[in-house]
Amino acid sequence: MKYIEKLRNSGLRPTKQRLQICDVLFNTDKTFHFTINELEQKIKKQTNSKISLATVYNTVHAFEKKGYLKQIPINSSETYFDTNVTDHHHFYDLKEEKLIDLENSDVGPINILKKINGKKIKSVEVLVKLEE
Amino acid sequence: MKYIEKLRNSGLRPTKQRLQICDVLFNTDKTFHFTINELEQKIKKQTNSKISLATVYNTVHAFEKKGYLKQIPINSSETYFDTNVTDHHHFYDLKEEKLIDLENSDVGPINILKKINGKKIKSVEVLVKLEE
DNA sequence: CACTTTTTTAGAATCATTATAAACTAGTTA
DNA sequence: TAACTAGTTTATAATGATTCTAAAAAAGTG
Repeated sequence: MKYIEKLRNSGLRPTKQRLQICDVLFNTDKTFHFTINELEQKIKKQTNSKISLATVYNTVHAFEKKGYLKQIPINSSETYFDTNVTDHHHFYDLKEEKLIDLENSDVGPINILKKINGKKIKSVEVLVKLEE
Repeated sequence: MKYIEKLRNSGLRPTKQRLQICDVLFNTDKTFHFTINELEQKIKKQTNSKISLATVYNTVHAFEKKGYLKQIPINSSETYFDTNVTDHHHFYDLKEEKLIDLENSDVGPINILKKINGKKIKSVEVLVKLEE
């Protein structure tokens, strides 16, 4: 399976559960947004096997730490993740409560003029809220 | 007291609790960021009286709805609010877990080129994460 | 004052997330 | 293969922010 090496190279053992989760998350053309609960449902449907909720949490956090997933900064009762880890931004449709990708090229250059002593910029994320 | 009219005009009865919370939130030169728990502590210290946690939640949400407070989109276990309701952005210091204001003029114009059918842009918020 | 509506309150309930600790698995070495 | 170690999974319990509830208190009105 093609994710075995990827996991090993990250210092993560390629367990059955992790490989299944890789398959659901990354074995697709399109990137997507998800919450932990949505992911759990998707796993159940696609693999016909149940992975413990704790494992889903552990794995998603491990993948995030390794840079294979990104958390989306948004205030919601559940945390949203993104399989698109390139630099990009988001629309948030307040009515539908849905996220839509916003490519860097759709926003134009953002130039942060203020500097904070001794700190480096790690990321710049734009959230555009949409209403009717 | 100077907040009585403000509250009445918003359709909120000027109760003792709301006036005290107004005093803590708005009777100051500087705007600031807070979580509900931080606000509760601040109220206790500044007013020497205890307001029920439920009331603090209710009031903060009521004020947010009226536009007197803004929620800051950030993934944290607690929700952050801002008494600065002008258009502006934030640094988030990942190590210190602290928010720092970033004025519009420090970011430059942001031009969202992509349009979503039938939706209007309500707000554009930039979160700049800082590391060492 | 009498009445209605809104607000406050303590405590319970909810729900996402994290912790626990026992069972299991992968990788390694003999 | 067996034995060993470190890492992983799991069900379940614990945590903690937030919301709900329903009764008491306060505000507004005539």
